[in-house]
Amino acid sequence: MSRQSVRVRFAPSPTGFLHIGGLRTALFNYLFARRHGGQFILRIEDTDRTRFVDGAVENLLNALSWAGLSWDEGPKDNRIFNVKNVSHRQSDVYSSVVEVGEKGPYIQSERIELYRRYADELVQNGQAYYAFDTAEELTAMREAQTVAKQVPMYDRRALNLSASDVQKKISDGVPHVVRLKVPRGERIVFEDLVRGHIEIDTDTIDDQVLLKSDGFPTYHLANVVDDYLMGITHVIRGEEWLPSTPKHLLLYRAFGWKEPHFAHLSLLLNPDRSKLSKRQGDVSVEDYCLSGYTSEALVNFVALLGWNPGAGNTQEIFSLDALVELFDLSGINKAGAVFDRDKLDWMNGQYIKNMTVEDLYDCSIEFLSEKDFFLSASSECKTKEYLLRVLTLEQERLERLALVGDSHVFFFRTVSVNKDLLRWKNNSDQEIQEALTHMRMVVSNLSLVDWTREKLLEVLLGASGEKRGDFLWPLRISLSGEKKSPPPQDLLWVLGKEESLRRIDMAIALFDVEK
RNA sequence: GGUCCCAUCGUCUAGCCCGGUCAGGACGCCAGGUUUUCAUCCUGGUAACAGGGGUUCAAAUCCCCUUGGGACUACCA
Repeated sequence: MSRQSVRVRFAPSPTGFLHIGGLRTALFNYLFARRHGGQFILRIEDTDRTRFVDGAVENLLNALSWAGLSWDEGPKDNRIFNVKNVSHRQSDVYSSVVEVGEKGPYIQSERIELYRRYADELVQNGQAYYAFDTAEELTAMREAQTVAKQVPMYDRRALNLSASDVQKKISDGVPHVVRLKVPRGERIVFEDLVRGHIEIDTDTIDDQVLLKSDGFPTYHLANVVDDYLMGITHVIRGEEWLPSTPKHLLLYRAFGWKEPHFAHLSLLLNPDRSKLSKRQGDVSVEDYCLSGYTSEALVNFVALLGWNPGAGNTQEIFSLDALVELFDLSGINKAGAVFDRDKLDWMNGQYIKNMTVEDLYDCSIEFLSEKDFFLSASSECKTKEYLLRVLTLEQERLERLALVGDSHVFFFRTVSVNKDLLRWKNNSDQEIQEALTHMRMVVSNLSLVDWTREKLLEVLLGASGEKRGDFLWPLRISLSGEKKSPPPQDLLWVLGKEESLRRIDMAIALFDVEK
């Protein structure tokens, strides 16, 4: 990179929740900034008042924070952060939001005067013009063009208006927009950092509206003005912006501004290869958080969608810091990537397995606390000491935190044991009862010193000799009551001696002669 | 329809720029193994250069065409 410090931004629209594709865009910007020791800026593009969703900004900030992507400049939620050098906002729209940084405001709805000024400048220069067409007129125009098999495009009818007509309409208060006057017959050429050489003919570019009749700017104007004013050096954004990049380039040129570098990221896809969308699964970061994915796993997974560390590096698990170390735009793929839930589950499981039990306890306790069976569990099953033992076992089989407590057998004082389930192969009632009685004796002879997973296993194996299934199967069933459960030594370990013996006794009693 | 982008196992991908290793890894799936269930873990297996033309002694790699997929085509971003 040059001596000029890198400045990148993530510029979401507060129309809902943070989309998983947005997370990836934010991540790549973050990684690029950190890799090059530059700044990562967050800007809110809320110029469409009809699509504004209450609470969306706060949600966005939250999701980004959860993911661990810290930003240097932009709005922050003061309910979450204690940032120095922050100024409280006047606006009451974002009541809990404060801003950090010298180039603010970072919320576009608070910059509208700016955009108006720049739009006017373009009109004065003759590079943009006023248009007074109504929505109905424009629709009619497009329909006519479509019928005539022409490409729908603004026909510049407003350019036929005389200067005095324009003046009169404006002073009469006729609603109007400002449109960019796109030069004809030119080729716009640029080098995209991930796609390479791109050329587009200006004849295919419509006279884009820059300022809407409600006085708000469109994305195109606001984006370019802000990127320039905020000193953005690299625009890293989704591929959906590729076709409109020439418009943005035209804008930079019209203002006489140095243009930033562009890097267009491929899209995230549904399994059917269409653009990742709701309907085919979760798309908001919040959904994944609530389903029990760790932020580290989600970030790790998303980073590897359309990017790889290259050089034959087959590593798959990367911390955020490790990603920062390795990140390079040259490792970004041009083709779109399907979001594969199976691999995410696997990766999440890897992260869970590598946590300390204490950490697992901290981040899974709230998931567990919501479960009905846990709520109704006895108090001795809710002590941290007990839960830590349960989690030690669950950890190796857990793929998502929301699934914690699946072996809820641990939380019930009573297990209902099906007599037939206790039967290993074709063993007789008597054989089962004898096996259980034997195991009971073995367990009751154990001292507390021997109450470790390893020792318990050793003892059980020793006590069951050649015919392990005959002993271990009924023992396990009597302890868990379930066909599928952790191994007997682990059940014993978690349940404790007293509770274990109680359960074994209950099973043995099933075979007492009842006639 | 028009413009632009893209194309290696089912999925994520390495290899492509600087042509020459049985096209490598991971997820999934299948089989086997371990402390005879489930899970974990280990081992092995399955499976791809979209098609067609060139250029070349040699093409997944370079060029062209076709096909397929996607995005954009708003006073939404």
